[in-house]
Amino acid sequence: MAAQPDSRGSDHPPAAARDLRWDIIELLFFAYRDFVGDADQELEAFGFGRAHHRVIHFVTRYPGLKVADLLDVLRITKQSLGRVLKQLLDEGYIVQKTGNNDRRQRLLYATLKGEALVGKLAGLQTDRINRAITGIDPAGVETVRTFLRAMIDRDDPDKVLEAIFGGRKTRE
Amino acid sequence: MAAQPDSRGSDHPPAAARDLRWDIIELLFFAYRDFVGDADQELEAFGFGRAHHRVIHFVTRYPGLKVADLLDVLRITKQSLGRVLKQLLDEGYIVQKTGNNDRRQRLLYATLKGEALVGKLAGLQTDRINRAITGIDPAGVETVRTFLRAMIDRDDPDKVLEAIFGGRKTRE
DNA sequence: CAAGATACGTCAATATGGCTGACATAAATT
DNA sequence: AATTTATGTCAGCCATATTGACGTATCTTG
Repeated sequence: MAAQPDSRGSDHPPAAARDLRWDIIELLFFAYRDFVGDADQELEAFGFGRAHHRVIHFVTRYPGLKVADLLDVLRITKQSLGRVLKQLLDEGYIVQKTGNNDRRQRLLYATLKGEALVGKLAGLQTDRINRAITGIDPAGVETVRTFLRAMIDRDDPDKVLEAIFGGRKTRE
Repeated sequence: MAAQPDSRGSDHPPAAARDLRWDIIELLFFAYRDFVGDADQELEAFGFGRAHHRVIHFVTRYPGLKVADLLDVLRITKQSLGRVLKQLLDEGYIVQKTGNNDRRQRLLYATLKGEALVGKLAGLQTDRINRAITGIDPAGVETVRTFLRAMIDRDDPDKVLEAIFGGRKTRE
């Protein structure tokens, strides 16, 4: 009675019969679903959503990020960012400073209040990660990092990705 | 000039100073961003969004899934599912069959058309996964699976998760 | 059998977080 | 001086999620 994968497989072969990585596809779905879910309850208490989390997270982690950089990282439009960013500014989680070299730029910095929120949320996610790597040796954890890094598009890296990958561009 | 992680770390220590797994947190964000992005362009050609993808994917993979099961897996309300499911039914990607034991149930099955779409999308994601595990030996790939499985909540597994984890419940 | 619970569908209203397009301002560049 | 760039903002639209209420068919139970 319980639904099983591929129970009709023989009479309805999939269009392209090459080996598909169903297991990893679904593990990624569930792992990410629960991973981001950790923060949701906490965010709700602050009246924020996942969009706020993404913004305040990257601003905290990469102080002095420009608005344009943030747009690259989050892959959203400035209009979408605008509403969320304005709330975080108004409520004192983020401050703007005019760029020294280029006074058009608004460099973004998290306040202590912002850092505290990000730290709390990162703590929840870190707990999950630590639970997950229990029993995996350091080499195995490095394999997981290698896998995740290799899952990321490198053809047009933004500023944050350059930092993560060591500041070297893929093509050049 | 480039923003660097923790450049203000010394004068503003985070609230909880325990080791946070910033690297894995961000790798998961970028990896999932690009992973789900693979399907977006293809979906647009069909006039569908990510919500449609999730539904047709799990219906294809677990034929005979009940509506209630799908709600558990996707963690959305029946009202949200309703519109998306109706479109997939109307356009012939999914069919419903009345349950044999319980005639209130509407068991969901993908049509050939639905399977073809899911196969195409899974192919794109499989390509990315195959690229990512190039150079990782079979033991390493199994480590990646182990990690992803351990990232998933097991306290209240739905039907699909039970299938993925071998049909055994955590508590009982 | 009657009553209640369950599975599903649907209507209505609302919120979040994306989008496009247009336009404004200040500051840098040419 | 003219143009480009970085940012902000107004207005409206779309996709996807929510809660609450209600209807109907069907199964379960007293």
